[in-house]
Amino acid sequence: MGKTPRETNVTPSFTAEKLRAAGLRPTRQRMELAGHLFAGLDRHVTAESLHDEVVNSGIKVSLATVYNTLHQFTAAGLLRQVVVDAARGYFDTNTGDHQHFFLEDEGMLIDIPGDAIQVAGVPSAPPGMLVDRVDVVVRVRRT
Amino acid sequence: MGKTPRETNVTPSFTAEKLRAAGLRPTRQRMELAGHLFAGLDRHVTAESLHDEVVNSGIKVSLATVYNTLHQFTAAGLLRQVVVDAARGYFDTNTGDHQHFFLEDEGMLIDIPGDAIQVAGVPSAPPGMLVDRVDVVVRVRRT
DNA sequence: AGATACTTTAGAATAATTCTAAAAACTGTT
DNA sequence: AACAGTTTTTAGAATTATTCTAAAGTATCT
Repeated sequence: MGKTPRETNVTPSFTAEKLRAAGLRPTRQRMELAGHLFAGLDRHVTAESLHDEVVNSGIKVSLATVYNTLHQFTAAGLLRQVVVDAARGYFDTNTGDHQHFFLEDEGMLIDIPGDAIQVAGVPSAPPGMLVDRVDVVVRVRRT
Repeated sequence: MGKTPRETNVTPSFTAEKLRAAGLRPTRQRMELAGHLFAGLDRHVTAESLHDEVVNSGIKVSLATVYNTLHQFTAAGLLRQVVVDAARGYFDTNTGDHQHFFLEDEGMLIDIPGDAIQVAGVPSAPPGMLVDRVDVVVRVRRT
């Protein structure tokens, strides 16, 4: 029973280490959530969507814990928050330099690699301010 | 008592015409809100901030009406919605091509002229989708 | 195992926004 | 100016996403 390289970094001990490295105790719920989030390809979740997914997979976790965990993971640099919709908060497992398509009809995000897109001509930040990040959102809709 | 050119387009009749052209009856509250929004330079408001401002200027308008009106103005192309903060919805009187600085500490927006900034390399939209808009948000914070 | 600090959780609390349905205000016509 | 018909406004209830609270549970260290 072979494992693809992708699945390699999803062993419990690896996940536990990842959490410890972030200063978080590897509790059952954090392990489960991390398992869902970091098991394979990069993904975008909302608190609700992740909660549903985890609960449907038979694990008992409260929504409050999902919120807590998403924020803790974000603070630890394991996730990144994406603001595209006034109604919902999205979290992205891809914390590297990249941008997004946002499918407005479905409330879905698709990554755009950071090296594909370039933003030129950004004026210097107002006095006393520094640029934290430049976000590009390409809003698309069904034809 | 001279008027600057800027104030010219703020006469009641002009505003009323603007509303009629948008298919909206020029009611007292819509006139007041439009007066505050389109009186001078471009601006960014939240429902709450505009409501406070109008109420403090002595006019009686409900928050629900401010929400209704902001949405109607947006649907009519008089305003544009800006999504930068998961917590609040912003509306911009500048409906032309431009982008934004977002001062995260103060929840404040500053326009970046559309011809100042260029976005290159946007991949083509996923099949069956078309690009609605490309939003750039330059998030800045106090040094 | 016990002590201690950290976590989880149910449920209450917030906050922004939307909904509802009844009262008020426009508009075009007499 | 009053009328009829439609559109608006509004107070307050309702919704939704998210956060808070305090009590119960769990991880870690000795």
